[in-house]
Amino acid sequence: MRMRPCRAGSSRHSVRTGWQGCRELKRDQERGRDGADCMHASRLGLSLPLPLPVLLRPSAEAQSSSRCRCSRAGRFFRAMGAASSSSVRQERNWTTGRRAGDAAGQPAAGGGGVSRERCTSGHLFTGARGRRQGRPYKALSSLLASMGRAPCWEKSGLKKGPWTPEEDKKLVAYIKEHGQGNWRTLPKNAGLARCGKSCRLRWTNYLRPDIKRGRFSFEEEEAIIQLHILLGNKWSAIAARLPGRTDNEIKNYWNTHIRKRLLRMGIDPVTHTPRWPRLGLLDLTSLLKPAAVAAYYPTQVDLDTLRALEPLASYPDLLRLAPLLSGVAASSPQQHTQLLLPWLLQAQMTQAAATTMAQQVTPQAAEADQFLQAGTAACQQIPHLIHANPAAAQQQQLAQEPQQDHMADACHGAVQPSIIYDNQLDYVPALMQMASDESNLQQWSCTVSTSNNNNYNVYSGVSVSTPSSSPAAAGQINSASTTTTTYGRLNASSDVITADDDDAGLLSMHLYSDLLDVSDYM
DNA sequence: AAGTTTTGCAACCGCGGATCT
DNA sequence: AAGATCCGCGGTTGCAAAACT
Repeated sequence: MRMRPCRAGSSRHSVRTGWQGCRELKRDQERGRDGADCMHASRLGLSLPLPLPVLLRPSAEAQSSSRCRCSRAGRFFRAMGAASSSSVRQERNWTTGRRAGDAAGQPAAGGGGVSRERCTSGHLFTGARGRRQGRPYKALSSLLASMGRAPCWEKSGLKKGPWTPEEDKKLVAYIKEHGQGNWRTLPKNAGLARCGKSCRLRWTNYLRPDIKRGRFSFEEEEAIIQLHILLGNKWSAIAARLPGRTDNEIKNYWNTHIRKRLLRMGIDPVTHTPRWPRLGLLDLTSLLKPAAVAAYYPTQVDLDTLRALEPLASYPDLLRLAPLLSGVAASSPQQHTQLLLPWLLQAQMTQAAATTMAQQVTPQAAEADQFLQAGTAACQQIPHLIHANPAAAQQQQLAQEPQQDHMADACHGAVQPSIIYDNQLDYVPALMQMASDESNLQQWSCTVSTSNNNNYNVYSGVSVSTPSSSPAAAGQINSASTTTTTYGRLNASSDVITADDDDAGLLSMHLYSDLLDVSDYM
């Protein structure tokens, strides 16, 4: 079914007008681009049941995009809030390259934007290779025409859009016989009514015989994340290290799967560092109005996790160990436990928020007070959750180590949640002991491994090690033997975590400075 | 059942380095 | 030396299936 623009008067659309967070969208509305922006509105998540400004802060990268900020922000937002249900359901027929249900004989949907094939001498207009972004298409076209040379996209007979099987056959047959050669002359020689660029893209991204089709394996996914840490958005460089995968495929997979997952885990996919403050705001909302945002925390397991961790909210020492706990959480095999730290921080933030709200006269005051009391009561029960003997905890951890050799299996949910919860809590006293030992300046590491031989885990990017411990010991704690490239230092005597990476060291500061600063979102 | 929204991705855009003329 | 062209890259977006209401 083709997506239709939503009507301006629809109930969902009316939600959009109530949202104040996207000035770009509002501006475009005023310009009369309403119909075209309905899709943008949906991508902004404006039909979501919680049009709260605090939920809708466009990402920095979205703001930086001059072409379609709304679109990017919308996709970003969706990634923050909603699970990719269809990504699981949507299977692809990799033999034909079509998605299930595609019209018979037609290639998968594609298209791209408005027909604006680049004029190869485009830098004539703004000097050598100047940016022409945003230049009106018509002006460019007429200018080119007046210069006596039409851009290739205006040449008669040149086709754009999805490739047909016949075109594919022609292209493959030609390249098999003659090789790639000059892409500019290839389509003419091959009898294709396409520009060379289009042929090159089709061949490179789809028709090349060495392209591997099918879902990305767990190992590939891990490799992509590792390589992204090292290389950033250098998709071609990443693709060069993943045989059979194209840069375009990796890029798409990153944007549609991995990126979303990292965001849900509270990890910035650009910097690979925690993004706690924003997550905290989201979670705070979920606590105050749990029914309304149930969609964001879809499983009962997650809610149970939250309940289990609420009592930790009044233990600031635990929060100071956040980077360490993060590593511990990341070592657990199931995704929801990778959210341990956000939950923990959320509990802390929620309590702080409740305190703040209780001091104000707001509609939520009673609600906040109620939660505060509940949290306080729960905190009184915390001692039984924490082992008194760190050694015992470590022994238990060692006993459980074999489980942690199965990262791939675990990723598919093979481990019982109860085990995971126990693990997380068992780590706490050992970590506190480490922090309280004034004789040590413990090192913790943000882990980036480039070796495929390592059983690494990058989601939290943190592992734990002590000066006396072997790498294997660190692996026991974190379930992953790791190599270390970035170091921070935990200074227990001063009760402050300092880190070479500011993200870790400033964590607690961010927690409180950003927690209730809603103005930034308006 | 029909309309709307979400989602994945193939294909497009346009920049800029490399090479050619 | 300078302009034209080729090519590869990262970013963007329209299409259509699937999901949702």
